[in-house]
Amino acid sequence: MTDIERNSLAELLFPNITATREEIESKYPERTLTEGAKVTRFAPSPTGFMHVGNLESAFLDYIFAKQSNGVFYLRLEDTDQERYVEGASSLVKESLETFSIIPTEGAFAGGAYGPYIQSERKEIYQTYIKDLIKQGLAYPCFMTKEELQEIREGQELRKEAIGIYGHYAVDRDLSLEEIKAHLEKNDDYVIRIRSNGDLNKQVVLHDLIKGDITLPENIIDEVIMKKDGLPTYHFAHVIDDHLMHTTVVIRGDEWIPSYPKHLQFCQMLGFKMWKYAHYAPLTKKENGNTRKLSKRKDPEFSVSYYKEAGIPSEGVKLFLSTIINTNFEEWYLQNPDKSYLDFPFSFKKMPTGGTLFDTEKLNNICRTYFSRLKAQTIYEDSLKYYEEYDPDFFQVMTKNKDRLISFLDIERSGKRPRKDIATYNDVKLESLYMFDEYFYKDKEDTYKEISRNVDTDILTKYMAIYDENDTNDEWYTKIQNLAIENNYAPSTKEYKANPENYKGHIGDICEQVRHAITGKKETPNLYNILKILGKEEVTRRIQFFIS
RNA sequence: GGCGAGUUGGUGAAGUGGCUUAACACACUGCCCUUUCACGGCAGCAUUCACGGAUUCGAAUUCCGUACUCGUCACCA
Repeated sequence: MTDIERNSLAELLFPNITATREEIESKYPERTLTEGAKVTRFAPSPTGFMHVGNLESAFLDYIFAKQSNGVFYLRLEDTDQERYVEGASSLVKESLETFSIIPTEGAFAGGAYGPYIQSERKEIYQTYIKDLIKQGLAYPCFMTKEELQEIREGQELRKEAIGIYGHYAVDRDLSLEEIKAHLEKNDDYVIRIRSNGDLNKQVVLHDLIKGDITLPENIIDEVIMKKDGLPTYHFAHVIDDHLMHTTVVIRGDEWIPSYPKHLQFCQMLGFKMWKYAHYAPLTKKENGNTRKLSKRKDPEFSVSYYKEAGIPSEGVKLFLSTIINTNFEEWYLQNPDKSYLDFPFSFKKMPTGGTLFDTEKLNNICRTYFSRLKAQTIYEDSLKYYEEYDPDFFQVMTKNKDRLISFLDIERSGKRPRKDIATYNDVKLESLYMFDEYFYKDKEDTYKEISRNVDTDILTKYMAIYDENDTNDEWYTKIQNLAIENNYAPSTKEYKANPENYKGHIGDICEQVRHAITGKKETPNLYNILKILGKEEVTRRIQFFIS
């Protein structure tokens, strides 16, 4: 085709595209940023699902931009109309908000480099495609699904590389007349790149996480525009990250094999390329095998699941931080008061293999997280949670605010705080017995945890001597006396020395009281619980128990 | 099948030629502390880094081969 023919082909294909590349470029000027500032983007497809893998991706974009005083923006990659899901973009927004990973620019925040929704950028992509056609670097391809299928099967049979390249690219050299004929018949077509790659030549990806990776050049005449006029991911990615001036593309390592395509596109378009950081996916163990987390198969990894289960978003981020750089954990242990943003995250220290998503570890991190919070904070945060997920308990919390806070405050201050809470859900489970509404339900149910023999005599005596005004020491001395008078050892040590001399030891008495008062085997410090409940309530509960 | 990546304990992993008889953390086990449980403290938990070979005075760390696992080869991203 001659220059003139290519020009008329471009006009034929894109009569409505009047802008030039230069005009578009001028609307996306270089960003003015300080040296070393990173521009990152979170670019999900709104398919109606966000899982921890997506979250990790967004978190990485966020921290690296933030720590370098750069820009973190959000772009919605919705070029696949068939997978479009109603409300999916607001799910993305909400998910990021619940984890406080907020892009300062993009689909919801706006900004100077938009639009940030790919389906709204159709003309931009087509402007570049039109230009490529004029230069003879792209061409329309009218092959049908059946033809493609046939070629593919043949290639598989002959163990050749799969795809449209070389002599398989039959529409590469269609004449203008032939194309016109197709167009007149209204035949569907896509636009393919005219690949200039050589399978025997190699390109090197200088990956920020994995180091240098050598790959063969792209020889495939990749589709850059689908029959509906929208670009494919590969093309949209290159155009957008160029125009929006991304400096580091952080994405899952499943994209590594397509790097040569992206490089090729950049070269053909004359773009200066950004850097890449390909991270290993989060994996899960199943039947002894490890595999990548899947949206469809693993609902327990969905972001909404975490919210519903009451797992604190800060805990999840702390967990993600330890996955991203394992040395984070040690650092955080030494700097418990600092934010994860103070930690110098590095691409080089990221794991290169798949990382197992260990829920056990997440749990532990959350426990520690809660153990460092003030009672008041736990109260307020869980109030929000219960307002949404458990209105009954929300009512109880509101009604008994002071009591709950005093309870949560037990053994919280000091160097060795309790670690009995890992989720907002635990706040209810651990404090239920403090509230009459839940305590006096059904006696069987209240005391279902208790299996050992009950000494009603000692409980009756205890009920008589309990005084809510006693100090901790006075309280303890009273129990010791009670123990001695009733043939219990006043300390565990004495009991252990001569167990046959005693009915039990002081701990057994405490346990009896604990059971009667709370129905539980494990609680925070008993003295404090009794004090919060008060003499009257303590008496009533013991009577309830022994009656 | 082609291409690419990965392979250190129950788990996440540190480690880039001698400081490693393999850090740290989670889990597990035991002991101690303690008014029970928890918390906390101490100790134990891979003589060994997928396997085979090579280089070297010396290798988890370099090289070659094998195996296995994962990813990818769409008008999906």
